[in-house]
Amino acid sequence: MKFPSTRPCADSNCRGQHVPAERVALVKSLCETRGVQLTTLRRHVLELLWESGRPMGAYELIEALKLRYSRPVGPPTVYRALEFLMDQRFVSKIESRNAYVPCAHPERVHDCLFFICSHCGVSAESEDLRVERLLAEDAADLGFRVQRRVVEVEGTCRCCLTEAGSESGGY
Amino acid sequence: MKFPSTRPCADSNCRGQHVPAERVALVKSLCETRGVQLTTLRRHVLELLWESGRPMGAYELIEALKLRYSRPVGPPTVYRALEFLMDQRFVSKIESRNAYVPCAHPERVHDCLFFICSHCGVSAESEDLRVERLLAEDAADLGFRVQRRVVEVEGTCRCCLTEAGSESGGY
DNA sequence: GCGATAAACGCAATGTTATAACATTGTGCT
DNA sequence: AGCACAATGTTATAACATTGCGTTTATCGC
Repeated sequence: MKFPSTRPCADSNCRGQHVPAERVALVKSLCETRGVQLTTLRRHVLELLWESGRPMGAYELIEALKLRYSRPVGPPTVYRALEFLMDQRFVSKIESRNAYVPCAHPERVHDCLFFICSHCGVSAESEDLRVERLLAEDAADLGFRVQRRVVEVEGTCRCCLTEAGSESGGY
Repeated sequence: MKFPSTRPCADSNCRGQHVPAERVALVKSLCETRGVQLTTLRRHVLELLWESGRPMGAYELIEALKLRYSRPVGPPTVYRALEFLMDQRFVSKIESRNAYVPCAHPERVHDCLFFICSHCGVSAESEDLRVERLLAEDAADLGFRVQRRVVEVEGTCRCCLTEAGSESGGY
């Protein structure tokens, strides 16, 4: 398996490429500002998520950590690291896949919108304030107080549509 | 536990109350039209979902079936019934809860939008074509072909906000 | 530096959700 | 009967997640 060094960003305000190391550095500085610890374990988990380029399951992370961390870690350890990263909004969970992805823009607080390719497994993070606004409106009509939004669109990404049954097929 | 005989409908086009038996009858006729079988097991699963009034997990259904079905059923059996009901759009899965709910309007094909109360566990099904349209637009920008949408809003419902720390607290 | 305190981690066990693989039953058709 | 097919039953296990408890490591006030 190949780990691409940059990730496309589908955010409507940022169509650039993110370098994992750079994003991790940003998270590090955010942790300092917030007075929380980005421990070695937590950093490794975040790096793995950035480098893999697609949603990873908790047990997949455990396997990957074996190869790169001082010693094997158990499920609770990884889940605690993920909990921390999610609390800090550095990582999101893709509910429809039981998998985790790094947040492209940890510096901004917003609700993520995911496009997940059922063919290659890659997820693209986006943001659409209009969707957030409509959901807030619908919630208000119901007298409902919103705490968290899960918006996940499953389908086929551009790459897989283009390849459409040709050679390699990606991962 | 009490099984209410009607369920509120949060659908923006239908604020009425649904009677479970009536909804099940509708599903039955749809099955006949479609040439698929609503077997006893499948019907029981659907009825339980309608009667409980909130999302139920697969294993919760297994327990409930013990009390009402001829004999105990195993996980694969229930999952197969759920698969059938989801394929036919009679039931939806709430991904953020690993739970299942009956679709309020099986006669119409649309994407569901769920408001789930983290306090009482009740989920309200809604529908917002504007949200669907925006997501379709965002997908088009990415060259992404949509297959399925998961939109789940977690928070506190009107009832629980009103009760706000008073007596019974519901289920 | 040193002790108190809390945060983070390791570990074993267990709980929860979902599926694979294979056997059986029932029904309609020839 | 013999066959095809859909649905269900059975056993086992995979995949995902948490609890409880004891140990280690950071951080802070002195």
